Amino acid sequence: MQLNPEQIDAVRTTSGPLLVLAGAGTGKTRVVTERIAQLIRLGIRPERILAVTFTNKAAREMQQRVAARLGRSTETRPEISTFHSLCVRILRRQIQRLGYPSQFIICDRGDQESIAREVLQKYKTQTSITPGDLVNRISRWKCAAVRSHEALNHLDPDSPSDYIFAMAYGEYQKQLKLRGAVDFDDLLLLTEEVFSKFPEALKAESGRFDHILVDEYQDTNLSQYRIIKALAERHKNLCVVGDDDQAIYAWRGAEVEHILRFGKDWPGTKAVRLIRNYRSTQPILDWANRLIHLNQKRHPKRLISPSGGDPPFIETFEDDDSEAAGVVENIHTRLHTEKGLKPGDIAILFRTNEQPRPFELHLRVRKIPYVVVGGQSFFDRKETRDIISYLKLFHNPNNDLALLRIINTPKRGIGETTIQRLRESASKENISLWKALCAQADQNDKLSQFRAMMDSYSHLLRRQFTVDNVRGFIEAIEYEKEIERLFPGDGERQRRMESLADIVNAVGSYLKDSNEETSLRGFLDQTSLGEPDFGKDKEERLGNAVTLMTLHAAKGLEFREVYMVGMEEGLLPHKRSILDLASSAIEEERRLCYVGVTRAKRRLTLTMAKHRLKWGKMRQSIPSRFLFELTGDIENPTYIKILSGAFDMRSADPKNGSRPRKRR
DNA sequence: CAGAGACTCGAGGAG
DNA sequence: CGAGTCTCTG
Repeated sequence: MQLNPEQIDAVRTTSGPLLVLAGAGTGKTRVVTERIAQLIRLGIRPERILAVTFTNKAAREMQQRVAARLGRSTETRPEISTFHSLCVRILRRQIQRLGYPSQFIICDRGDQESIAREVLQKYKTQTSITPGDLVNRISRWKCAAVRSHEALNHLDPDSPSDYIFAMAYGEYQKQLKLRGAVDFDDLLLLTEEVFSKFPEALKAESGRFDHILVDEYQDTNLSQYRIIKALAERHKNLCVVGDDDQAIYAWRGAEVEHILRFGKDWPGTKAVRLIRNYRSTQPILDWANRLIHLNQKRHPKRLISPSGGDPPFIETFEDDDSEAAGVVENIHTRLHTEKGLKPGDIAILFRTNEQPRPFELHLRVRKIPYVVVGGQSFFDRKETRDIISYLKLFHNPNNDLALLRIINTPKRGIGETTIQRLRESASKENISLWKALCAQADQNDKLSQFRAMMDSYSHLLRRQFTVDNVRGFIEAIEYEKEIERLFPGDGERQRRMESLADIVNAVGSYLKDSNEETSLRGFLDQTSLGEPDFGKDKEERLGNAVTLMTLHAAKGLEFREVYMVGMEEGLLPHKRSILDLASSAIEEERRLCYVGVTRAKRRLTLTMAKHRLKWGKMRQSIPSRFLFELTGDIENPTYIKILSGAFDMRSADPKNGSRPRKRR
C-alpha cells in the first residue's frame, strides 16, 4: 500500500524536531519503519540512529520490520531498544561514577521485597506495612523522579504514615547500593543522574547517535523525558510518535503533558497528524470517536476509515460465568460459520487480571486454543524465578537474594537452622552468604555437595552458555523430579514443565538472535528487563489461539474480532478511579476503553454481567457509563444516576455492606 | 527438616 | 474464593 500524504510528510522530514500525532491504527509503525529506511537512504549510518520503545515486544517488532525493509543493503542495524535496556547499556559504562559497580545486579520484584522486608524489620514498625506496600510506594516516588532524600517533601497528604515510607525509602536505597544492586526504576533515575552530574558522561553517550526516535511518547515519565532531552539536545534530530488519546500509564508516572507541549520544548517543531485509520470499520470508529470526544484534556481529532461494516454489539448476561460461557459459545459458532476466521483473529479484552479465569475454563471445555498474555507473566512463575536465580548465581555467587531463593530448592536438606547459621557468620564477618557457605562447607556434607555443584556449573556456563548446558544443569539439580514429586496431578505439572521449557527456549532464542556478544550475563540482562522471546514454535502456537489479555496489554495490537468483557461500573471504569476525586482518573479509564474499542478491525462485541461473583459473594452490577457514552445514550436515567454518584462504590465493599445500594 | 493443615488477608494496570 | 504464610506434627 502507498503512503498517504501525511505519512509521506512525516517520512520525509528527516532533520530537526518532529512530532507525529498518530491516532489508533493510522499506520504509525509503517511511518517509523519507512522513516528509518529514509534516513539510511540519505546516508546516515544505521548505528547512528536510536529508536526507543517501551516494551520488548515493540522493540522486537520494530527490529524485524526494519530488518525486512532494509534487507541486506546495510551491514549494521539501527539501535532499537526499550528505555530500560538502553539505560542498562549506558549504566554498564557509566554507573561507576555514582559509586555502583559496573557489574551491578538488577533486582526483580522478589529481590525488592526481600530488601524491603529487611528494611522494615530494622525499623521495627508496628504498623501493618508489608514489603509489597513499601516497594509499591517507593516505585511510585521513583516514577515521579522523586529520590529518597526528597521523599519527605513529597508526602501523600491522604496517607498519614507516608513519612514512614519516606524514611524506609532512604534505607532501601542504602541497602541496594550496599549490594551493588539497582531496581527497575533506578535504571532510569540513575541514568538521568549520571547525565546531570557528569557532563562528560552525557557527552560520550549522546555522541553515539545523530538521530533519535521515540515511540509511544505519551507514555514517557519525567526521567525518560529528561533522558531523551539530554540525548537529543546536541543535534535536535528528535522524532516522537504518539497519541494523547492512548495515554493509559499515568499511574506509573507517565505525563501526557510531555507530548502536549513537545512543540514548546523544541522550538521549530514540525507536527504531523495521522487520522486516516486503516484498521477498523467506520461504525467502530464512530463509537470510538464519540467516546473519546468526552475527554477534556486532549488534542481534538476524529478518526476516519474507508471501510464500512456492522456497528458493535452489546450483550448482557446474567452473571460472570454465563458471560464467559456466552462469549465462548459465540466464538465457537463464529469459528464454524465465518469463512476464514481463525482463533488467532480473536481477542478477549478485560480490565483486571481476575477476569480471565472463567473464560479459560469455557475455552478449555470447547477445546478452543487460547493464550493468556501478561498476568501471570514469565517472571511471576516460580520455576522461572528459581532457574534465573541459579543463573544469576553462576554469574555472581555473591548475590545473597538469589542464593536464599534456591539454596534449598529443589529440597536438598539445607534447612532454616543451617541458613540462619550462614546468615550469622556472613553478617559477623561482613561477607556474602556464598562465602560463608564456602567457609562452612567442609563441616557439612550437604553444603559441600551444593557448593561443588554450583562451582562446576558456574564454570561451565560462564565458558559455554549453550542450550545443552542449560538443559544439563536443570537435569543435574533434578528440578523436573521435584515438580513431578510435588505435582502428581496432570494440569499443574504440565504448566510447570512448560515454564521450564520456556526458559530453555528463551535461552535458545537469545543465542540465535542476539547480535551482541552472547553470554550468560547478556542473557541475564535481557531477561531481567522483561519478557524474553520464546522462539518460533511458541509464537506460531500463539498465532493460532484466541488471545486473552488486559486492555493495557492490548495497546498497539489489532484483532479482526474483539470482545470487551466486564463492561461494568467498578471494573471499567475501575472502582479506584471512580473513588478518585480528580476527573483525570475517569478520563484515563475512558482512554483505556478507547484503546480497547480501536483494537477491533471488523467486529466488536461489548459484554456485561448483571451479577458478578466477588470474594465468594454474588453482587449486582451496574452497566459501565462508557456503554452509554459509546452509543450516545447520555440522556438515559441510569447514566445520569451514575454520573451523579448515585451508586456508591464504597458500599460495594463486602465488609461494610452486602450489596451496592441504590439511593433515591 | 519436610509436609499437612489451619489461618489470614487481600485483589489495578506493567517492564 | 484462593494464594500465600504460619504452626504443628511426624
